[in-house]
Amino acid sequence: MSDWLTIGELAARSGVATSALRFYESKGLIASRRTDGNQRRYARATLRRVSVIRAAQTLGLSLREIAEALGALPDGRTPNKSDWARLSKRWQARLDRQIADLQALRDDLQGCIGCGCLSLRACALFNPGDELATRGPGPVILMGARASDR
Amino acid sequence: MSDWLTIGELAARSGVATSALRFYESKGLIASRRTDGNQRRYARATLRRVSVIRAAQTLGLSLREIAEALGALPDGRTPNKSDWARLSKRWQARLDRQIADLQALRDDLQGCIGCGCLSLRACALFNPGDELATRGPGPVILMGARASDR
DNA sequence: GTACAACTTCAAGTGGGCTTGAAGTCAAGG
DNA sequence: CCTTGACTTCAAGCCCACTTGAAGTTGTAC
Repeated sequence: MSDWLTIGELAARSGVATSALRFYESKGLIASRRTDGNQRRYARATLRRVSVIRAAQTLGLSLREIAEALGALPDGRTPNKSDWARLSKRWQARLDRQIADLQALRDDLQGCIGCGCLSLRACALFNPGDELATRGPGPVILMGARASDR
Repeated sequence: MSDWLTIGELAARSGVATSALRFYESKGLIASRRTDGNQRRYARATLRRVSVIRAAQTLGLSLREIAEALGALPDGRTPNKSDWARLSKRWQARLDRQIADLQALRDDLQGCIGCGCLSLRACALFNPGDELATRGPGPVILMGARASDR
């Protein structure tokens, strides 16, 4: 077990399919060396990078956005503390907003049940024009993307 | 302004494109009457239904899941309090779980910065095998769908 | 009664995030 | 050597949630 992982090893250890890893690489999210026989070899740090990608996806970021954010990380050297700190800070703000949005949604929902507002006319949750739950069409990016537009 | 809305009116008042409304109808999420000239007319209650659909989407539910949940609502009569209550209850649990997941993620992230764990080896956020952020591949359904699998 | 916007259906296109398959090459054990 | 499994590229396919476009019809305001 050297410092370099095959794509299969990386897949096994990250829980991400090899096809997805190649896909990520094609999108510039991760990078690899090649052996003489043209096979990919990944640095150990890539394992971390992949985990970051998956974590970011759960935040609702698209691969494009993640690639952009990861662009701030050095390709060559192992990212240092401030590299990660910048990234974390950025995503944490997003997280905070998402949590707040969801809590607002939950409270609205609770209010609806609590007050028994059958008509729901006054309910923020079910009234269009209100900030939440009624942004334009498009694929579901859950909170983040849409909610952040405001 | 009668009790029946044209698709354009419903679109305007729900903030959802007419094409999306027809799409929803094709998927059985909403229903309509037809005029003699074969044009759709929606009951006022449909406006609420559409809002519910959008709200549910922000929870990370797929249209398929939403259709299923809405199936519990009566097609004919206006949904009553207990109809809504059942729905709300179901989704609220999901919301609570999502919020908890996001908070855990946020706390992990904070911990990483706070402790300066450069290697991130002990960090839940960046370690595969941990519950969050590392569920199998597939389109990003954000929290809900994946996180709820556990 | 005519213009014109709003509607109808149906097929095809879009974008994101991959997966699958074909056809072939590489690496390691027996 | 030879087998076997892991790898390579490239193109195509898939699912979701819609959008777009073509060709035609309806409804309303003048």
